[in-house]
Amino acid sequence: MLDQKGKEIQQNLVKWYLKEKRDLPWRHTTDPYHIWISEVMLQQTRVDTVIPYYNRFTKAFPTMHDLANAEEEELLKLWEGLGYYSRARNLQQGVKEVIELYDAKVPNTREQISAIRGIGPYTAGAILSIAYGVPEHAVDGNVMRVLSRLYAIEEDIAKPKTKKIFENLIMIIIDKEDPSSFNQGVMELGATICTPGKPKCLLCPVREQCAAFEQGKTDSLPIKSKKSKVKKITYNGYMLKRSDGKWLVEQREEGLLAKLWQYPLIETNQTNWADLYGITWLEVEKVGEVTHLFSHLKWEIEVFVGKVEVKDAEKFAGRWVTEEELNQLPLPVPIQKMRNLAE
DNA sequence: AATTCGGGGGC
DNA sequence: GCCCCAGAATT
Repeated sequence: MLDQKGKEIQQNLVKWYLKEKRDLPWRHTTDPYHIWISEVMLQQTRVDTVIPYYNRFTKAFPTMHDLANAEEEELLKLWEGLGYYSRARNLQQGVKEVIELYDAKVPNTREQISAIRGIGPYTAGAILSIAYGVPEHAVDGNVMRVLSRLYAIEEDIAKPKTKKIFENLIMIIIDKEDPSSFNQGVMELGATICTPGKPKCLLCPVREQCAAFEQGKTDSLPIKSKKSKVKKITYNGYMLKRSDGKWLVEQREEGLLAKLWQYPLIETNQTNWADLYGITWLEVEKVGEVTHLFSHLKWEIEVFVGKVEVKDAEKFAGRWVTEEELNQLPLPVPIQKMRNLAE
C-alpha cells in the first residue's frame, strides 16, 4: 500500500523529471517500435554512446518492416562498435515475431511482450510504461541504486533474487497517472544525480525522503558483491595481403562477436594453421601488439602483416576482400585496432 | 544462481 | 586499475 513517503517520492520525482529531463532523441516519440530500439540499445550502454546509433538506426529502419527485411550484414554494420551484437539479431527476430503474430503492432501486456525475443523484464516494463502508459516496473541498475538508497535496502543488488524486492516496491510507488515519467524519472535521477560515486544529494528532489542520506549511508549503498576477474587469451593476428591487393578475412561463427569479421586470429598455442588457408608465406613482419578488454576476458594480439600467395584453392577457407569491401563488413573493435596499428 | 555476451567513460 | 552502465539468454 502506498504510504506517505511513497507518495512524496512519486510526486517529487515526476515533478522534477518533467522539469529537468534531458532532451533525448527517443523522448520525441511514443512509437513503441522506436522506444523498443532505444531500450535495447540502452541495455548496459550509456545514453551518450547510444544517441548516434539510435539516430542512424531509426533512419535506416524507420518501420518494423524495414528492419525485418534488412540484411544481417547491414544490421550488424549499423550496430558496429555498440557491443553485445546478439541484441541486434534478437531485435530483428523480435520485430519479425511482432509482424507475424500481432500484425506489426507491439503488444501492450507484460505477458505477451515478454514472450518476444530480446525483451526481458526490464525492457518489457520500459516499453509498456513509456510507449503505452501502462503502470509496470522497469528495474535497471539505476532503479536498484536509487531505491536501495531511498529505503536503505541492504540486500546485495548483484544477486538476481534481490531484483524482485525493487520490482515489488516500484509497483507500489509508481505513478499510475504517468508511469512513463515516473519510471524515466527514477532512471534519470540515477543517471544524473543519484550516481554510483559522489551522488549530488544537494540537488536531489527526493533528498528529504532518502533514508541513506538521513543515515549517512549514501556512500555505502547500494551493496553490491564484486565479480571475478577476467581471463587472458593471447593470439597471433595475421593481416595477410595477396598479390592482387586483397586481404584475408573470416567470419566468426557463434558466441563472442558472432557473425562479425576478423583477420585470422590464431591462439598462440596452435600451429600449422596456414594449411587451412592454402597459404605460402612470402614476407611477414610483426608490426606491434593490440590489447582489448571485454567484460569477462582480455585479448592480447601480436599483429603481423604479411604478403602471401594462395597455393591450394581447394583448401581455401575465409574470404579475400578489397579494402573497400572490408569497410562494408562489421568489424569488432579489436580488429579495427589492428587496422589502425598497421597504417 | 552463475556465466556469457562489448565497449567505453569516469575517477 | 576498477566500476558500471535504461540487461537478456543460456547453462
